[in-house]
Amino acid sequence: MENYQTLFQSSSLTPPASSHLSLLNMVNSQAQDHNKVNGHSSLTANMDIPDSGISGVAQSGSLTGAKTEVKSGKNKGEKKSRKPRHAFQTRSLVDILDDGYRWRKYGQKAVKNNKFPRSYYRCTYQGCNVKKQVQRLSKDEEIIVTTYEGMHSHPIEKSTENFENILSQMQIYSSV
DNA sequence: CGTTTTTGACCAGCGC
DNA sequence: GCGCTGGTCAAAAACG
Repeated sequence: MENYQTLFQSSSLTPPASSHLSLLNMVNSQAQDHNKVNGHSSLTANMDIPDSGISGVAQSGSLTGAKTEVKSGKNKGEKKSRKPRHAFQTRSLVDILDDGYRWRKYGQKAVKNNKFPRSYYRCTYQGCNVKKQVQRLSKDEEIIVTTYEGMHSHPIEKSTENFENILSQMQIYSSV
């Protein structure tokens, strides 16, 4: 496969946004406290599954297997167990948005609204079943919608030194 | 050799 | 009841 964040500085694609990396860290630590993340950078936008921006992508209801505790279907507006999903709209030409964790692709499906297929990733850490799906809008191929589900409860595999490097890159892009 | 990617099929839920 | 969309699993191949 390709390299990781190393690509960021290697490739001269001039990605406008790479702060995504830091966002993930915050999410990992604070999970639901995504409010502060918002004020971090204007390049990335986080929200709780809005069905207005995404074309029926992250709707509500049947995303994961939740077959055991399936809702009766009667209550459409209120659900007993809500899935903590965070959709990040990242503006980048490359879909290699590595947050420092190891992801294993377990599926790929094409969406009707978009001509681009959606990729499903899963954290390879034992016990950490964090799921993530990446989708790019056919309207704007530079827009990458990454939806994260669950939270990481384990340290990052990558070294802090590496992360520092990432931060450096982030600052550079943030400056623009 | 181990791990991950890839592609197809299968299953579940919802709509009609 | 059937069909559709969406999601996940599984087996094989590719890659390091």
